[in-house]
Amino acid sequence: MARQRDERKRKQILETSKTLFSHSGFYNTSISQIVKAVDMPVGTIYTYFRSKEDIIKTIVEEGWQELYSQLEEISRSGRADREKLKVLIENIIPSLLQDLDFINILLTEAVVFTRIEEKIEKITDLVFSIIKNISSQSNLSRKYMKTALIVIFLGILSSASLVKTNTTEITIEDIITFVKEITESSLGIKL
Amino acid sequence: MARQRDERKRKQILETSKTLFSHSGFYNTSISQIVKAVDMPVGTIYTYFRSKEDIIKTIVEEGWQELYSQLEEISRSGRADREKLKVLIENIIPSLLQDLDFINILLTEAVVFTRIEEKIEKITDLVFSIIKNISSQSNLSRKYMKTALIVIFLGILSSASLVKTNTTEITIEDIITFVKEITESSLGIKL
Amino acid sequence: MARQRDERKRKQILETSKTLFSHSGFYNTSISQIVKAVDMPVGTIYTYFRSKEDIIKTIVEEGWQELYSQLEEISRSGRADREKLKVLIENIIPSLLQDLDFINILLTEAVVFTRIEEKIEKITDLVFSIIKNISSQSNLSRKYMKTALIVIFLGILSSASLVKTNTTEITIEDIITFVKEITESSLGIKL
Amino acid sequence: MARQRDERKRKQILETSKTLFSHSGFYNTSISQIVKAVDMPVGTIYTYFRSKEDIIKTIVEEGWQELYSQLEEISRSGRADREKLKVLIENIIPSLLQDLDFINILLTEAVVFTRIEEKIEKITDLVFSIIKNISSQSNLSRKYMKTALIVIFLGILSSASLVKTNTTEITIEDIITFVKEITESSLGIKL
DNA sequence: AATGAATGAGGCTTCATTCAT
DNA sequence: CATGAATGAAGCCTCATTCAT
Repeated sequence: MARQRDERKRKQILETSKTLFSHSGFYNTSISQIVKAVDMPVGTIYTYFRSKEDIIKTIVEEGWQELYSQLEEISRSGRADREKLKVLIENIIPSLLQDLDFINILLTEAVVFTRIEEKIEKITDLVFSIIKNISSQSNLSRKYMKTALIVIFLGILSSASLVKTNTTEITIEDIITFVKEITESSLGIKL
Repeated sequence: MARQRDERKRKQILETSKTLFSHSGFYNTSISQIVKAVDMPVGTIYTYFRSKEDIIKTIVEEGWQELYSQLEEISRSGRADREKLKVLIENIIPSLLQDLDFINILLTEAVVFTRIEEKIEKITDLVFSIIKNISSQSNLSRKYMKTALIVIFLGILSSASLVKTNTTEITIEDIITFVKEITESSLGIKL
Repeated sequence: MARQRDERKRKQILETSKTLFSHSGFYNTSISQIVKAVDMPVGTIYTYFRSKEDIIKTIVEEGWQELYSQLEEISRSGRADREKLKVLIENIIPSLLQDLDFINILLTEAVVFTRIEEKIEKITDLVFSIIKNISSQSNLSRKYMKTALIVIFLGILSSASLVKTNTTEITIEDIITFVKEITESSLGIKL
Repeated sequence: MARQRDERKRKQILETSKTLFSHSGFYNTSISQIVKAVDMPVGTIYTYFRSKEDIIKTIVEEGWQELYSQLEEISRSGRADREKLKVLIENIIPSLLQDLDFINILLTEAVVFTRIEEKIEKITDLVFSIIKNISSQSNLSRKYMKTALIVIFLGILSSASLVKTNTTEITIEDIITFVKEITESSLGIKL
């Protein structure tokens, strides 16, 4: 019936499910496992969410919303583009890369349930609007820049997701450093 | 003599499953769907594969093997590093990006079934060994280059997978162009 | 409150399965047959038992428990040993031989699923502790008596199981008479 | 098609299956396991036996035949009854108890496939015909003696089968000793 | 309202036996 | 004849969701 009674419980279900989905995958995580983990009766879950699918969709949607609203806020702020870019790279992205469970779900499970292409498109457009006037080198075509943005954005997410496994020698910090440097060298600026 | 193992059947199961897995996801594709698609009796599937999981593992493993052996061949060839890089970007990567179903499975479903981190690590090391002596700018640290390789490699794959949906304005060609240019500008060379 | 666990259903599944297992054997009795016989949906079976194997294990375990607790009660009672023996032969064994389905399962199917050796050992020890001080003839060695107990106990069960088929001319009563007489003559007493 | 080509192979299939059936049970032993154990192609098995069931039936039938023919031979021999009994207890039974796999199958798996009741009946009758005139105590009724025979015969088999697990302190020798003594004391003779 | 037993379609896999080669 | 790939009915069990209590 999806009434939002206790917001604390709702968040707990969401957080716990996120961890479980990220670790074992959506289909390998049963409602009964979630129920056990949050220590609530099955019925209660269905008081907050219409279905299991609704849970993962909500995780993705709310996680995405949070990221997007941060971006929008910066974008709409009166700051200089270069300043916006700095915040994006030094604050927003690092904060995003903190939530590896979310990224993991976004990249793997969410594909089936949400139209991430649209989300990526939307976010890329926003960043593009910040970037496009900064470049000192006007020889970069729009197409090239958009491609660069998408490849690098998705690359960052995937790499971060990979880092989680601790198999690679690189770290989240390395990734952020890379983003900063590639941005600076591509745009010919210094942040 | 009894009937011989039919390699054609095996390949057909693999190809058909790849498509289905890529489109609907591993868990949303039932054995009975595969069976219907390949028009074989259920039992036959199980004479070629031990389990449903074995099918997806084989898809990933063999697909990866193909990619990796191409890379190794180039790597081992006596050509100049710059020449190798050219082949990588102009032949191997484009050919890899042709098989979007494979990439899609690799990025989403395979995570649960195979240790892709190791694969990425291995492939990145191989490319790194080609790249490391090319750069005219020795100021690029090893860490930076490895990070760059991982981010961009994964970025390419994810973007290509996204392109499949036809929602974005960019194309596979744009991605390849981007790779070429970023490589050239990063290493300060012209391929 | 949701529905309460229905002990009646549990017992019904157990009883019905016992009959079916005894008649056709464990592997020749399918879950769907049980389901049909108890007229419940499949799922219900699995809310009461973890698996088909769990059902037969429970049948054996609970049946055994019942027998064993009767024995223990007598054993612990303050009565004279000869009195205990009388109860054993005139009440407990006849009551045990009443449940031929249970005996049949115990002797045939249960071997694979439970450690009956341990059960037999345990029960024999208990009976031995009652018997050992009764005998007027101390020339019976401990080893001999234990062997006698095991052979005769298992013999009774197997014979009873055989009687079920109505092929033999002997009956359950004959078996009980035999037990009584052999006991009396072996121990040199009159019950 | 069950042609008996190579008797050696046939025996090998029978022996191997007997071991496997005894250890894991009939239904937990697949034809493919037998095939692996005897290192023959599946088809070959079906050259010697019509079906899996045919294998177990043959094991029981031939094993039983062997036992029965020994008994018949003794029975038909011109020896004195007491002499016959001696051979039965000192030779035939010990030899029977040697083949625990056979006994195990007889008691558990065979129940479903063969009419062991008839076999037990038949064998008991034969032994009874030897015994009936020996007894110095004519107070033993026919019913009593038949019951005793059945209970003790089945008890011996079951106990022997139990001994296989090495959990009990008694041994095959103890069982044989017991049989001898109980026979002697029941019939009031000395073998 | 809160609970968790009940539901049953549908999933994956096995395996004795056949029969094309 | 010898072989072992092919077959497909049937087995066991899961699990998201509902709804009686």
